[in-house]
Amino acid sequence: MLNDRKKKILQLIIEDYISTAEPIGSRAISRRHELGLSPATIRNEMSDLEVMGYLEQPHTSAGRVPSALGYRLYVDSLLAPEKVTENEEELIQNWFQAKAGRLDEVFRTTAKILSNMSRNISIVRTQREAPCQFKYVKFLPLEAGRVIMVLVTETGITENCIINLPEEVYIEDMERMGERINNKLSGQPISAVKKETLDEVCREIFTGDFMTSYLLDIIADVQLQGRSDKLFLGGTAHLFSQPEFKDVDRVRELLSMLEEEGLVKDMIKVGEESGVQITIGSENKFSGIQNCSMVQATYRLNGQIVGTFAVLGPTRMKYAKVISVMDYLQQYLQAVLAGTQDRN
Amino acid sequence: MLNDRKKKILQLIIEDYISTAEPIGSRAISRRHELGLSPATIRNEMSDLEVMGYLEQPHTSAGRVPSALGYRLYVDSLLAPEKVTENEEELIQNWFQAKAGRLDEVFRTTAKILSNMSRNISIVRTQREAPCQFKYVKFLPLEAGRVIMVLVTETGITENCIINLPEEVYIEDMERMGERINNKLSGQPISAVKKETLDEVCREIFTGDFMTSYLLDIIADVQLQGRSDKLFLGGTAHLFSQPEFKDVDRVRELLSMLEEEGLVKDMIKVGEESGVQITIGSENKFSGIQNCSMVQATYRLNGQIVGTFAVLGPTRMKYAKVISVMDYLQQYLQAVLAGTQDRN
DNA sequence: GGTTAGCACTCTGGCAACAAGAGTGCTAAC
DNA sequence: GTTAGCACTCTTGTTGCCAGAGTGCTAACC
Repeated sequence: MLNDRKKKILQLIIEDYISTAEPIGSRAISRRHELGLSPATIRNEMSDLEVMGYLEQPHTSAGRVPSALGYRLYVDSLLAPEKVTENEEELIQNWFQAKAGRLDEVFRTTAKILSNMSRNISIVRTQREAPCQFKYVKFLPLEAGRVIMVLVTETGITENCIINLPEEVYIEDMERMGERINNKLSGQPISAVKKETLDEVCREIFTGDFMTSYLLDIIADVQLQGRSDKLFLGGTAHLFSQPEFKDVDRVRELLSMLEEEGLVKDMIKVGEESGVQITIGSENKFSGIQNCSMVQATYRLNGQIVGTFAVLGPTRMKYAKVISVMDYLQQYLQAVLAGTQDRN
Repeated sequence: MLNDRKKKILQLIIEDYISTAEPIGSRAISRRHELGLSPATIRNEMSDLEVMGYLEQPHTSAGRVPSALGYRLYVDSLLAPEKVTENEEELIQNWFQAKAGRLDEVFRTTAKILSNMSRNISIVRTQREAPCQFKYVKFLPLEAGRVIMVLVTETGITENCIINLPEEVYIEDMERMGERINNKLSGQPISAVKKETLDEVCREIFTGDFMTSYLLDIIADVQLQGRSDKLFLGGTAHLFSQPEFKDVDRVRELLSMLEEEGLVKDMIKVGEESGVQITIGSENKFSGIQNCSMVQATYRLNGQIVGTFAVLGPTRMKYAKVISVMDYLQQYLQAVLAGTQDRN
């Protein structure tokens, strides 16, 4: 469909445009690159490329800029793969070094690295949906009138809270009740635990049901812990270095969009496929970012989805660079997370 | 020092400037307000106020704008106190309604409310520095080869982790060791727990010291939990509606500053005094925000510092409004937090 | 037939000149 | 002490103009 020369010219235009942010003219191409072609020839080819939809002209007698279709072709088949340099690898490792341990910090750092290296906005969404089963509750002494209740699931998620005991209730009573609860619920999916069941068990031992609200709270916590869905943003300040955002209104629009967690989460959908996925300009479903591109990858550990991270920026984006960083991070996170997955 | 008429004029200028963002001229004042004074008279007074340092002139033949000193006088003695309307109260309560429970969510919501109502950037910093003492560790069964270690402090902070047991080590061994550790450490400040002590105890029972790294990790977690220090930001998008930030570079400068958690935390220092504190323009120590004002209040619960929240915006800020919202939030949070303080 | 030089045409961006508007400061009169 | 009048200053928006860059087309060239 496109002969090699057209492809080459398209590639050069896109790459030049990515680095200069100015419409590219035929003369600039012939001057900057040793193609052995005169501006006139290149002009003809560019004209063809425009008709085919790969290029666009902001106005007559300006150079041309890539269209979404042009970028698409570029990322799909023209782009020269890059690799992160050793320097950058070292940098990344240093960044993580201090942060290993706390999962939250790891993701926060990931967002930071991603935005710093891509000079764009980064979004990291962590997701886990671990169906979990009740294993047991246990009561630990704290002081007179107060005990700690610990709930453990089959998978080892642990959550606790402090319970203020009513008069005349002692830890021994609680232990007795714990046993009853455990008998009744052990092995059940935690989402199936009902208030009524708990009330019932509770009343068998105490007059009243003061326990159940504590238990329900803690169960909610467990579910929350199992179903983490957080968002980390980074690099919003990079927007301003991009000429496409010299218009304040566009920055505002984008930033207020990014403040809506729900919206952002919708944008960062879990990809079915593995590997890096790219959405360019109007390919985006969300109106606020139709002149942006998004590069995203979903990250899995042992087959389970852990999260998705993305770089969001103008369509004029250093795709090769971003992809290389994403790839590297994906590998690197594999190692980092494998080491910390037991903890939360 | 300032007669009543000067004060009145200064107040009107400041209030007009706050709402219009344009330098205020003598004619505008005499036209908009029924002072019974001609522009010329007002002009003379304004000239005086400028000499005294309360007003500034962007250039000859523009109107005048308040100086930092002018704002200072205004907030200290001219400002007419506002109260949040019932409508707003209801709004705030609705916002919190859904969020009660999780402390993090409460603060996140606080930031959101603060920025939405003040139409400025809000910063919420939570701080707690609870010195805590070791109480005991306890081991709970999970599955063959894995147990849960729970650490409890005197104040009831609880933290846990999963331990992968080496071959030939069983939960009974761990319980034995727990006892030894508890004997040795119970009542000690958690910060005084040393690696050497743990290694020693561990070696008395096991060959090797596989336990200590787990324990140290968990102790670090406890300390982290006791010394929470988080930051919630909101409303950065509001910047763009402010004419003083129509210059992209200033927005960039401010936003990249806000991305530095450390810096922001330095800015949001815990106030000694209670009540709302205001820092205006050049009174700020940080160079990036010297044309901004910050209104902040430190929030305490039972005498203990819980956090500080702040509104950051251009010196031309609706101080009365911001102060009223802060005051109300402070009261309201008292109630919300008192209800959730047991949990984390 | 593909490639290239030449040329007329078009559009943007920057610059200078200009007028309108707003505000001040000063003086003199009330 | 207050006010009207007036000259002066500074900003802002508009207009017109020119240079620069790029295109499209035609005709010549290999």
